Amino acid sequence: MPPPLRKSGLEVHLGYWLRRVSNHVSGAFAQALQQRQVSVAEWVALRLIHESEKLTPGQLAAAMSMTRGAISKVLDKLEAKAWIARATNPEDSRVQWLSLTRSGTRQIPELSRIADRNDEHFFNCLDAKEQATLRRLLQKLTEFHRFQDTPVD
Amino acid sequence: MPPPLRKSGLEVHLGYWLRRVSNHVSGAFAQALQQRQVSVAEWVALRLIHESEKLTPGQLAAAMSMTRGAISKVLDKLEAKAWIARATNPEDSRVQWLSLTRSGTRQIPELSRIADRNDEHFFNCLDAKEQATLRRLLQKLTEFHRFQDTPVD
DNA sequence: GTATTCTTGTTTCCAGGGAAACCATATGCC
DNA sequence: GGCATATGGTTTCCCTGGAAACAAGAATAC
Repeated sequence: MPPPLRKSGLEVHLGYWLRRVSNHVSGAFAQALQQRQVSVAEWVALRLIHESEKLTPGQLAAAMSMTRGAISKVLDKLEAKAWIARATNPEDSRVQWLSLTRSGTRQIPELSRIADRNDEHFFNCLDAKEQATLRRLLQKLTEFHRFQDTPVD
Repeated sequence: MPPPLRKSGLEVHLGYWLRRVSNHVSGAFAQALQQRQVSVAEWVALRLIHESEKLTPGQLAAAMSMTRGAISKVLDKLEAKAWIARATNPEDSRVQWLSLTRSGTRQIPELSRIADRNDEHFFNCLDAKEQATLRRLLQKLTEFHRFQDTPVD
């Protein structure tokens, strides 16, 4: 019996492929956003604040899988651009409610288009069925491992 | 005609799912490696040096999709641990050939096991067919977009 | 009511990686 | 040969994000 063929080291791991593809896609996205002086984290935060009422920094941190410390800085950036506002909850002065300003809301469509274009650019080489499969598998992994325990709402 | 239903913002993008899953998988891997005081980048570099003869820092940078500057620091770390050696090419004293020391070679099996365990932990919730599909799709994306122009050898 | 503990957001410090300047060496051009 | 240019690796600066200490405000114990 021949010895088992050992596939070239790293490539056996799905995590390796995942990291490579993800880094490229997100890297290109970051670069595309940079032309509007926006980071990926800022975009995601903006989007999530846009989608849910009375979101707090802590919830946002959980939803984005980032630490509260990191979120704090992202929010500083967005506030400096006057795209979001922080309102302290009158019933518990520790917590803040985040909301978009009008100016912040106005950014969404253009940034969305950038995100759409990036996604198309990378995933159009897969046909519709393949895209659906990829989405399903990634969602399955997300659910199984509870990657975001805290739903955004 | 009703307006087209707009799916909830971020989740329409495959890049978003990809980033989320990848960050978790790689994050957990990083944490597992940390128990051996090794970073993901160091592990990948070690593996690639192990697999190919006469690898240079520049080629390694291309293979890892990192800048030469970043690779330089990774190599410093590995050299400090005496896991790799840098030998200057006699025919062109600018370029270096990288190689593992015996000590470096000895690390491979245990680190491989950590990588194997991490991959199993995250992807065993997919059956064999699903894993194969995910791999195929990620490879297809990698090839199509030429994520690594420079083969490691 | 006061003291302890828990929570929420912020701040500080540190590690990792990109951009660009930099240095040394090869290569090309005249 | 001698100078300009290109190439490989390093260094410096900066920015992002995690860890942990921190401050301020609730909540709980007594």
